Amino acid sequence: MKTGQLKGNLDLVLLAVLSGGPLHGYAVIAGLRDRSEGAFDLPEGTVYPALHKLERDGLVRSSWDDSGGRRRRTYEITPRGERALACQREQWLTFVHGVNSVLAAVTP
Amino acid sequence: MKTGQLKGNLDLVLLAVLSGGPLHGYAVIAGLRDRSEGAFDLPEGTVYPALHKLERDGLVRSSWDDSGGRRRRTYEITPRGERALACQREQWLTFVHGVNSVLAAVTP
DNA sequence: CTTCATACCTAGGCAGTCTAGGTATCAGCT
DNA sequence: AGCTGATACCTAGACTGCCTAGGTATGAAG
Repeated sequence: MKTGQLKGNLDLVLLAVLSGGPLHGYAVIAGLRDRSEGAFDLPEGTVYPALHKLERDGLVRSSWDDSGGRRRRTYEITPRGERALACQREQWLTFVHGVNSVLAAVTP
Repeated sequence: MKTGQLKGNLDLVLLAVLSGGPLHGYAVIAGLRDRSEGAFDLPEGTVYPALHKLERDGLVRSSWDDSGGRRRRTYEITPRGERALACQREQWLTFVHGVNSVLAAVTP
């Protein structure tokens, strides 16, 4: 890295985006770009495998929608995913606090 | 991760600790543990190679101190390191802002 | 004189992300 | 009708950053 843009917080932001309601994969990427004000523009090769892993872990579930010719896979956060999100959010806040504490002594 | 505790911000926190004044390697680890309020307790196998890389990149310089029988290597941040610190600090703040924006919509 | 803390080091492994390639549909342009 | 770009999905393998696990050696404390 630059451990990639997300530095180990990919699951957190994906779950956060999905907590706003079900989205298909491509829309997750767009949603993340919008909600981060352009800061996070992730390649598909990052997001799709991550979503698959979240599904394997039971944090999201997906369903295929083939109506309209173009196939889409819609992802939805599970109750387990909601709990994981809350937990990872706490860890994120702790982490930020830790780094900021270290940075606090740096000449402002 | 948990790609380790530092999620790609190891250089940043090391430079931050060293910006407070020269320290030898082991003291860097202790300083980081203290200043992060215990949040970051890094193994030596993480810190030493990272310090070596920072030196290769010219962001810190080191000097050996063999007085007293026990050899110590003291690290000091360079002007280039100070600039890198300022830059990485900005990037850190941007990153935090990005994640927080994404998290903002999550049920508080 | 053994044990623990200090103090340094490296090789190799593991995990998370990205690169680079692939398929297919649909809208707009010429 | 054919081309181009956006949409929409996918995977294998590379890259990179941190950690594990091992090593050496000194000094202080019991």
